[in-house]
Amino acid sequence: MAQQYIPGYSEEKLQRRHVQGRVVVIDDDPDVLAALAAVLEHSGYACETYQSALAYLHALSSNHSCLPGPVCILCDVKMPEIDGLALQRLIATRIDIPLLMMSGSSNAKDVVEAFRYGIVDFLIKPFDNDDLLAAVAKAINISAERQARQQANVELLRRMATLTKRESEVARRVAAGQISRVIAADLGIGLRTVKLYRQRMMEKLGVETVEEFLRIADVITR
Amino acid sequence: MAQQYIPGYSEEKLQRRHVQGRVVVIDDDPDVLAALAAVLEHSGYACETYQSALAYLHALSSNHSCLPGPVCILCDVKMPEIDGLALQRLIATRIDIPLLMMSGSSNAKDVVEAFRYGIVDFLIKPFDNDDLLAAVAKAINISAERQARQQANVELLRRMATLTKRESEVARRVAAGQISRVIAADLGIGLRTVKLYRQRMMEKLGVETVEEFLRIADVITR
DNA sequence: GGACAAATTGCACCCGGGTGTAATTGTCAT
DNA sequence: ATGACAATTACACCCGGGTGCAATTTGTCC
Repeated sequence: MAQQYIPGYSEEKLQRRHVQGRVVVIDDDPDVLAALAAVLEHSGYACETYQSALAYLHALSSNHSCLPGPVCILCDVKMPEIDGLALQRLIATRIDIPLLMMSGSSNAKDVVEAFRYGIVDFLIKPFDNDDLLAAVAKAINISAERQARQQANVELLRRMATLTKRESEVARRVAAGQISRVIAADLGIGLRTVKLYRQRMMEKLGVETVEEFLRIADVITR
Repeated sequence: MAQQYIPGYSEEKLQRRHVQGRVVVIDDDPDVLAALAAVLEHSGYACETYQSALAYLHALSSNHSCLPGPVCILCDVKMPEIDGLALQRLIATRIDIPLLMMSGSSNAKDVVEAFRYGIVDFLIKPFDNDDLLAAVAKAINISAERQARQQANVELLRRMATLTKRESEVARRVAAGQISRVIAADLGIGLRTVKLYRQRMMEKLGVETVEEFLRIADVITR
């Protein structure tokens, strides 16, 4: 159950928030949740709060529509049913969300294990707002970069799906380094035809030069 | 004062060690040093041991000849004069060596600070050999990658230094995207001459295609 | 000055990508 | 059958990089 803090905000502002970033906060203490959410919302982040990892997982599975925009998770290490590290493993199997962990009573071993797993940062309670915001900003940045990369990949695949059989055949061979003349001979078609397919293929893929194409073409190689 | 453990080894074996990697171990307990060095040497790493960060720094400044090959530092957090984190800052100003830290009595705050600074891993004493070797292997890997990248850069600069004025002038313009005809006009020289310089420049830089050149040419752009 | 080497250049050509045009072929609906 | 339309093709160019060759200029040393 997500609780939106500072409600009454206009739609556009919420929209802007989702552009800046969304923070999923998980802590078993409602007061902590409220305080964190207040700070984060005040800094322009969209914020969802959950009292347990289970609650978050449940929300995930019910809410099939994943919201867009960069996102990170800020969760306490010590939690009743599922602790922070277990949550890591659970969500890591589905999505790749930058993780921030916090704790007031963790020993060194917990921290090391968390960092080894790849968390972005670890906040030791009590921490001040600057530390919190710096950590969140870093995590959101990482998320944005990842999503941008992934986005570019999806876009490329989408474009490649629009290629005709001939076009993608030629694309594959161009990516393999064959020159038009060879491709034409191999495919038993005219040179001009190959050039035509090349041209259309490049246009559909949104690349200008052969090198630009080669740079993104490792996706096709399979 | 570096102490080579397991002496009596042949020169070739030492050589091989330096290829596999060198580990600088710093701990105030001589027994710990000896034990760690034994394990590391046994696994094929070259190993230097120091009882304090100061001793290592001293060895660094006296020993101007930095040994080749990948290297990492494994040091205790708690040490008399200079602690681990302070050492990080000191050496980071000169060289970029992957750092492993270890401690038996660190609190979570120390660990977090260390990871934020960018250490590769943190070993909590007592740790078993597998953990140690895994951490060292990772750090050495990172060092090797860094050195390879840096090596490539140095090599490139070295090659660029061999270019004549004309060649580097042409190189800069090619990198800026000018075509030969324009370069010739700009420089008030013949087209054929530009092509000649291009040719020689590419040869000296060890690149075959224009794109290959462009990929490494951002160094020249300044 | 003269000789010799090096730098510079013009010319002519190859190669491969990219493009426009028009002709040919094949398919489909009328 | 025939007209329409898309796919394919040949031919003929342009463009820019790369190369070989030989001539020319420049510089330098005796």
